[in-house]
Amino acid sequence: MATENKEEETAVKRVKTPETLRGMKDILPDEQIYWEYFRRRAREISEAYSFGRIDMPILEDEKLFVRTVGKQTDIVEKELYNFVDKGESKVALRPEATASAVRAYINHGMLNLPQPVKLWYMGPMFRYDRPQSGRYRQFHQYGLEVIGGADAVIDAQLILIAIKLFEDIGLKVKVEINSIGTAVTRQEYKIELVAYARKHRKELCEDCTRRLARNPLRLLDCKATGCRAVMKDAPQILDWLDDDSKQHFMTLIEYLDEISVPYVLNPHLVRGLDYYNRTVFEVVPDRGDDVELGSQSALAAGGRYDGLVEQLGGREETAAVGLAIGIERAILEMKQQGVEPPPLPRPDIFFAQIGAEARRLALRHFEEVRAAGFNVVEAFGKASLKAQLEASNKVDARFTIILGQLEVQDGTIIVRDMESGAQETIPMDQMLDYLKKEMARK
RNA sequence: GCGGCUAUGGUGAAACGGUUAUCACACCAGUUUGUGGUACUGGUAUUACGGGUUCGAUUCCCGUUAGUCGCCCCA
Repeated sequence: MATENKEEETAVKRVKTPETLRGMKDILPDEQIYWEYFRRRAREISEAYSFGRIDMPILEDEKLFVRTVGKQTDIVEKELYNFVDKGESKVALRPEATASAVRAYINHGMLNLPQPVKLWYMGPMFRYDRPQSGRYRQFHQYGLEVIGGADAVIDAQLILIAIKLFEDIGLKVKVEINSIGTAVTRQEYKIELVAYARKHRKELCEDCTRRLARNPLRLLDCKATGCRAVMKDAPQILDWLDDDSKQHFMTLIEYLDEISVPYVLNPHLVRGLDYYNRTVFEVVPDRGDDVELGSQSALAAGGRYDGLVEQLGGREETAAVGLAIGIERAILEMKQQGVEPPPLPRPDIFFAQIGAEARRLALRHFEEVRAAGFNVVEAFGKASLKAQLEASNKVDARFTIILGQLEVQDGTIIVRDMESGAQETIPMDQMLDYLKKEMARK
């Protein structure tokens, strides 16, 4: 019978194990210590600043993103993870969460809550682009949104929170800020910028020639030396701001100075989503001034989106500002900068058993030990004591409880000190007292 | 979407047209059936997938897929 099965197995075509989809990743237990560290710190700081947690659906109506992020943007045009569902609806996996948060704000009448409404979220986002370092098709963002407040003090505090969180997880970062004004002034500026760049067309790189028509603001942060030289004397967006935006930006800077946030003014900083206005900012790693950072270097980004609520059908003139942190990138940078997340606590006790009877009892007594507050582990699936002591040693337990046939008969257990190797037989009913005493002694 | 590099057990590597694909670590089982951190024994791979060249391919060629790096773009 057994040989028959074996033959059958080899004869049948070998099952091919499915792989994860492109750009998708399993986050394994070893990796989770970084994730847990980030999650914990993020949750703590969110609560400390009175943000309320919100979880939005991962799947939304495609329109939500097309209308807010912008039809022309790459995020929508080529990276949207969209499909038609069984009910013939055009849906999309969310590429970011701000649009969903604003939708939720409107849907649930949050305008009736004390303003501004402060929300935080954490979860997977999806962009269908080509994976590379620090970029996946499914990635995770932690984000904050403050909806219903226009004052620059909110922008300042949000930037402060971002910096604090990065500090909390041990990262050295710097913040770059800029203001991109309103849609109207930005349009005027674009025209001016394109006019200027046209005059220097021959000096621009190939990409920038293309950008000229498609996405002229991107000319500003091109890394090609020729373009850089041209852009040095280009008109600056700050000079095109309307008076209110200018005032807002200056106030923001005053606040940042007040709380000693070390920011860098970057007049070339722009954002890739249409809904942004006024304040925009980016958090990048600080690895010393002369280190050239790669293009996937932004750990977090954010800005004001004063028109978005109205655009999605909410009340007029509901100002808002938000930020998002790329968790994979933050973790990547933690490794880069050598940040060690706190290790898992060392187990106090390993519970070993020998024999069927002992195993039954062990299963029950394990619960007693655990309920008493000890960090206790087991390997009930293993039979030999040797294998269990090996396992105990591997997890670095301080004591091993040994329960065998003999002990079951006598109503005792053995407690072995894993460092000295000394062991003592004690009555079962004194187990917890003995363990407490021993643990306290160490 | 475009270009470079890569693809051998769970992990990291070796072999390189030619007999049972080598090693280390990890994992599992065991070394007279109840004692770990050491030693020993054994087990664990149709060399990513598909095609081609060849008497013969893990090794050469092409394609696909995936990873990786850069570009575009973005967190």
